[in-house]
Amino acid sequence: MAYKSSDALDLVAFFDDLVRCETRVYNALSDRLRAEHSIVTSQFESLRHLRDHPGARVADIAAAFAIGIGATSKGVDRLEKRGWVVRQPNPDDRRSSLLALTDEGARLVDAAERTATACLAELIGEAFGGAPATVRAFADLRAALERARIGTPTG
Amino acid sequence: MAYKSSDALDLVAFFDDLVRCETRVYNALSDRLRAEHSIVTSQFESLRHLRDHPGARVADIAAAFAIGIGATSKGVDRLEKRGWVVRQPNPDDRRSSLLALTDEGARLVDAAERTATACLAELIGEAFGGAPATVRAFADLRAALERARIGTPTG
DNA sequence: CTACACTATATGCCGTGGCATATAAATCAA
DNA sequence: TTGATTTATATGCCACGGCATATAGTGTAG
Repeated sequence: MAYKSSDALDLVAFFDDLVRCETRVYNALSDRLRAEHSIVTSQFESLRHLRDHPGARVADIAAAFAIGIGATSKGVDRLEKRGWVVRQPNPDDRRSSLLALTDEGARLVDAAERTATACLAELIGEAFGGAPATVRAFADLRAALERARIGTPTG
Repeated sequence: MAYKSSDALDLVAFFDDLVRCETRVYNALSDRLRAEHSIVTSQFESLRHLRDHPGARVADIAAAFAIGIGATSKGVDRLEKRGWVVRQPNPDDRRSSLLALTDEGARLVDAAERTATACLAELIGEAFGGAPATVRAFADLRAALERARIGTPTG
C-alpha cells in the first residue's frame, strides 16, 4: 500500500537527515581523497565507473550519475588533461568517443578505492555495516528512480 | 565491534547508491518546488530551518547544513531580496543579525512543506515509510557526524 | 583605557554544474 | 542522393558554493 502522509514518520525530516549525512560524508571523503590522491569524490566515482564499464561514453557517465552531459564532458576534459582517461574514437559512431582509463588512471582508481573503503568504513561502517535491509532499500530505490528517469537533469 | 573491510558489504557501492538516490530525489524535489513555489530545495531547507529556529544567525544555518558561511550569507541575501527573510539587528552582538521569516516567508514555507511532503511520499515513501531502523540510523549518524564536525567546510 | 587576539559575516575570485546553443554525424523519408 | 530530423558531444553564459580575505565588533590581559 502506498505511503500516506498521515503516518507518523516525518519524511521531510528524514530527508533532511539523509541529505546532511550524504553532504558530510561526501565532503569528508573528498578531503581524504584530495589529501592522498589529489582527486575529489566526483572524480573517484567517474574513474571507478570507467574501470567497471570500459568503453562507456560521456552520455553513459552522465546517466549513471544523474548529472548533465555538458558538465560530464567538462569533467572528462579535466580527467583527460591529468592523464587518467583517454577519448578513443568510436568506430561505430564518430559523434562520440569511447572512454578508457590509462594505466595510470587504473592504478589511481584502485589505490583510491582502498582509501575510500577505509574512509567509509570509519564514517558509516558502524551505521550500515550490519544493515542489509537499508543497503537493499537504496539499491532498489536507485533502480526505480533510474527506470523512471526521476531527477535527471536536462542536458 | 568496528566494521571491517573484510565483511561482505561493499561500502563503496552502497555509498554510490546512496549518493545517486539523494541526487535524484533532491533534483526531483527542486523541480517540484520550483514549479509550484519558485524556490529550490536548498531554499526550502533554509526557510524551514528559520521557521523552526527563529532568531538563528548565518553561522547557525551554515552549521546546520554543512555549507560555508560565505555561501550561506549569499543565500540569505537572495532570500532577503525576495522578501521571505529579514536580518534583524542582534542586540547582544552587533557583528551578527538575527534572521527571521517574514509573514510571506512563513506562508511560503508552510505551503512548500505540504508540497515536499507529498513529493517525498511519492518518491521515497514506499522505500522508507516502514523502515524505522533506517530512519533512526540516519538521525544517529547525522548527530555523530555533527558532533565530530566531520565534513564541515572551511568557511 | 589600550592593544591584541578572536569572532561573525560580507565580499571577491575561482571552480564546477545546469541549461541553451552550436556543430558534427547518423538516420530517415522521399 | 538529398534534405529534414534526431542524436552525441562540446562550448558559452550564468548561478552557486568553497576558500581567502576584508571589515567590524567583541573580549581580555595588563
